[in-house]
Amino acid sequence: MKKTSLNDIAQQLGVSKTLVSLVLNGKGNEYRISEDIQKKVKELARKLNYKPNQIAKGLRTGKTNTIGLIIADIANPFFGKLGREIEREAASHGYRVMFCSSDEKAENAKLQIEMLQQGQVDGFIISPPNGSEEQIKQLKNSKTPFVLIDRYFPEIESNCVVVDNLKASCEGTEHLIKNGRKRIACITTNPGMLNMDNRLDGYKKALTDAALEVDENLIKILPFSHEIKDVMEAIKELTSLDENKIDAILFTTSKVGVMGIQCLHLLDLKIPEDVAVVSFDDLDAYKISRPSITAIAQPLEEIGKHSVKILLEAMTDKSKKKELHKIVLETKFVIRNSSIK
Amino acid sequence: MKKTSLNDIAQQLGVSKTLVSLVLNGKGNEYRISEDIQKKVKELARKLNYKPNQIAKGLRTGKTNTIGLIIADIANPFFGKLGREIEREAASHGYRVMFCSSDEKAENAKLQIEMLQQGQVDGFIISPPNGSEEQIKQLKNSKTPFVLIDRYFPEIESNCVVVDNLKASCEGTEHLIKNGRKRIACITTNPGMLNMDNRLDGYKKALTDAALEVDENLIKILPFSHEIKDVMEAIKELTSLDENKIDAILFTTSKVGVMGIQCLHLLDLKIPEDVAVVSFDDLDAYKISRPSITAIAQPLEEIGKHSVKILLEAMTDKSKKKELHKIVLETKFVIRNSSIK
DNA sequence: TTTCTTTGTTAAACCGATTTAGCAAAAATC
DNA sequence: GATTTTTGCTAAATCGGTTTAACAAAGAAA
Repeated sequence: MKKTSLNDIAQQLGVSKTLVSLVLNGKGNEYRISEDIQKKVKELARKLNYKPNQIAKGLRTGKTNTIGLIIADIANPFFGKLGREIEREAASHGYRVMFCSSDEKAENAKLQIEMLQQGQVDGFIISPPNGSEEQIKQLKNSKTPFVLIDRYFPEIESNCVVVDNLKASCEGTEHLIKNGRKRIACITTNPGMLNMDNRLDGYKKALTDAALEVDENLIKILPFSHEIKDVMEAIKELTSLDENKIDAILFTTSKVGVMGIQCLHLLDLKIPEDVAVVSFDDLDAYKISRPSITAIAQPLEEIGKHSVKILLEAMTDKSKKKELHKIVLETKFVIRNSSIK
Repeated sequence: MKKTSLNDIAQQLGVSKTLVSLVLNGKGNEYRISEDIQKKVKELARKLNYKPNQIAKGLRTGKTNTIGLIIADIANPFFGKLGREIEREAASHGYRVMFCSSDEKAENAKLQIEMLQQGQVDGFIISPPNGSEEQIKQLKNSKTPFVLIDRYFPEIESNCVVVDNLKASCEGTEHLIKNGRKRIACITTNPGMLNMDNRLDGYKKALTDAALEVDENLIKILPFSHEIKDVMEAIKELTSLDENKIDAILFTTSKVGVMGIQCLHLLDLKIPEDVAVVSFDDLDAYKISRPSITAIAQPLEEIGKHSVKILLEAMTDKSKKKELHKIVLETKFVIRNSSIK
């Protein structure tokens, strides 16, 4: 039982496939096709359950109605939820989403982008890994519409949707200070990535603003790809400082945060008594954890909606003067038990 | 800067595009194209950064090298991790994955399958929602290769990869019994869905095997789509039973589990002192939760690998006698603090 | 009656690849 | 020298749609 094509309908009715195509694309009246024939075409199409082949359509029109989404890892709940929002918003505009996990490796992202660029997608939403500047430039040169999310490269003018990482981080750190913490550590990752650097800067700014010393010994920067043992090592170093033990940790990603909290439990350090905790990204895990974890929640729905809308605009706007959008959204600070006395 | 096509290369070298296509597809020797010309073609292709248009290729060959994945919700960590495994395995065989979240609604799945079936994917991996039997039958009739995961329909012969839900659930319940629990409740969802029904049966079997009464009052079945308030209501009912208060709960999905644990915390019920907890699916959340949560872990990597491999076989095997595979995998029971004294 | 419009429809090009069938020239065989 | 085989390459069909240009028939205007 092979699928019905335009030609099948045309032949059965003894008309041209042009006519069938016009009618089924709603251009029947515009092209003055008689009502009678229009009705016949539509009826037969329904009867044969005709669905246009999207590949053929895509080849001719150059449109696929598909968005390529390049993120670090769809298994990471942060990206999973973000991906869902993007999928939802895209679907509401008739677009599908091709998900690709880059594992934060520029090489992977390069291959994925190149692959999808061969006529498979109309545009991209990308969370660009460290070192993928060249790839993004190439994308820009090739006039492929795209939107960067979560981070961007200041030296490359492009659409992007991010959050105010510096402010968010600063707010989280201030909260710890206000709650009497004096030796606040920061465990972060992905150095050189703008969003992470901003989060570290926000931490430092809060300390400086409160006239507290920024002690480089309290800052642990993990490699791009880190395992729980890396986090454990960092925490052990932080807690084995002879004088002035740490009394709080700011985790700049939920991945580090989850691992860090596991480590604190393993080391039998009480949260928040021994160490207060604040983490970026709000997970279900943080809500059910005992104590519940204070989190810096990113507005995932907004990020998803904005990025899709901007991309759609870039994809459909024929006028050459494509305006670039740089959207900076606010995070929401959710105070729970891990950070208060 | 538009993309280079086969024709561009052919014209610049003054040869036919047939020749270029043959050379670039490694059939140069087979078709006795001279070494000299082969070299020139390959060089120019590299120089012009030629990448074949996958849409055109797909139209001609009828192959897209894309798999359609229909799951409940990519934001659900269980499906996120599973999706990642499928993406990984597919990529290792040169396939891409189109993710679709059905929200467990048959209508959504129907639209998504119909949409992708129009030449966009070569096959499907599907976690079929309740009520999507007709759609799966249609898929089967249309000879589209597919593999069902997580659940399947016994009345429809098809490839599938699932876990031994009955055994897993039985094991979890037995563990609670062994640890002295006598009034064990079960909160489940999606009635009529085979995997869920099996989990409930496993729970009942363990009770019966231990000569404990199966009290229907202790079984709460939530509607397909449930919110935390539904879970709260169920738990309130369970804990307000006058005589013989419950002393344990088995959650049959992590979504229900996470919500349930939140509720127990809100109600100030101590885990495991007041209520012991065992949940299906192993989340990061369960590892960092205090107490850590005993979980029935599904072998996500195995499920991903098997489903992709079976699908690949179904997609490439030209011999009509497609053997159907029904794979039943074992779960892993991870004992943590939520279920022991 | 002749010419111009309008109406209703279609042939053919096109998108960019793959694949089949075949052709001219050179080499081998008789 | 004539015939067959091999070598090296290409024209054209094809996938299933969309889109452009055009054409015959009928009606309106001159």
